[in-house]
Amino acid sequence: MRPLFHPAIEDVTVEGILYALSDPVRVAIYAGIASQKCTLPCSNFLTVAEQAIPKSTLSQHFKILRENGLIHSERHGVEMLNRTRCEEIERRFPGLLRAILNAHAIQSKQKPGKASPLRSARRTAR
Amino acid sequence: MRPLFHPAIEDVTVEGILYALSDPVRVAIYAGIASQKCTLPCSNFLTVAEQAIPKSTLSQHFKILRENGLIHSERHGVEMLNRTRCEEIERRFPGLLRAILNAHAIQSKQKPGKASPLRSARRTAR
DNA sequence: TTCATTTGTTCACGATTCCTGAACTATTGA
DNA sequence: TCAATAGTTCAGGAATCGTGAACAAATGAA
Repeated sequence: MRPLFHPAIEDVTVEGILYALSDPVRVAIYAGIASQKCTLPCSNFLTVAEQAIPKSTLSQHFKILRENGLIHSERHGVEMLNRTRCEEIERRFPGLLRAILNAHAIQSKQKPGKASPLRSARRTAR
Repeated sequence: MRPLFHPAIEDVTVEGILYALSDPVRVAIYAGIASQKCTLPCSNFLTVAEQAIPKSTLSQHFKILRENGLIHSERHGVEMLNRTRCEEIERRFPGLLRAILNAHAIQSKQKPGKASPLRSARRTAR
């Protein structure tokens, strides 16, 4: 198992942050971690919005969040503990994460709680 | 040529906005339009960051910006005039676009002006 | 120690999406 | 009517995504 890669904060890009958070599963994961004061293991997100996520898929999502600088992951015993890098990102891009999470909160408040079908934004609606 | 689709503002999603702006070419286009008071034709962006963009590719980029609610396009004679929908989006997701454009300004200020190679965030660096 | 369990990663491959040259549409002006 | 201009649409190869299967690492029990 190769060591986990965490980019230096000055190598974190806006495109990377937006890309990582443009997926409904990943933004749910990120929001979940951000809302906690403590760290969370990956296994905490085996179901997201009432939908099961295969663990290999989950692992890839965490990798994308990690390699785009949004979270820090550290092995602790048998599990991986994840925390956000929000303070660093806030210093680099003030207000960015807050605006994104706030927009998400607005959107999920508007939608009927029935949980959106986790459709990727890449697939055009219509 | 089928009529252009513009989503209603209440159908615009955060995921869609983040996805559309997670591409370096698209965010450059959007920032270009947003920085002008007037509308701009697509052909204004046949080169972005000193790099030529094929016009079919450019057309797809505009389509993604349009169908995710970021811009409004209207035919005017032989060309397509584009303007941002920033006021509507600001009402729906306050502060979001400002934070993103601000973060981009910070990033491009930090980087040597040599122009980043327009690498998509999807491709892992390293 | 050895073995089973748990948690997550890596690999491989089919499905999806992206990029772009070629062909096409629509408008304008000569 | 014809040429030129500005974009769109289509098709196919390239790249990326999603996921089952196999693997790796740590723990605890026997």
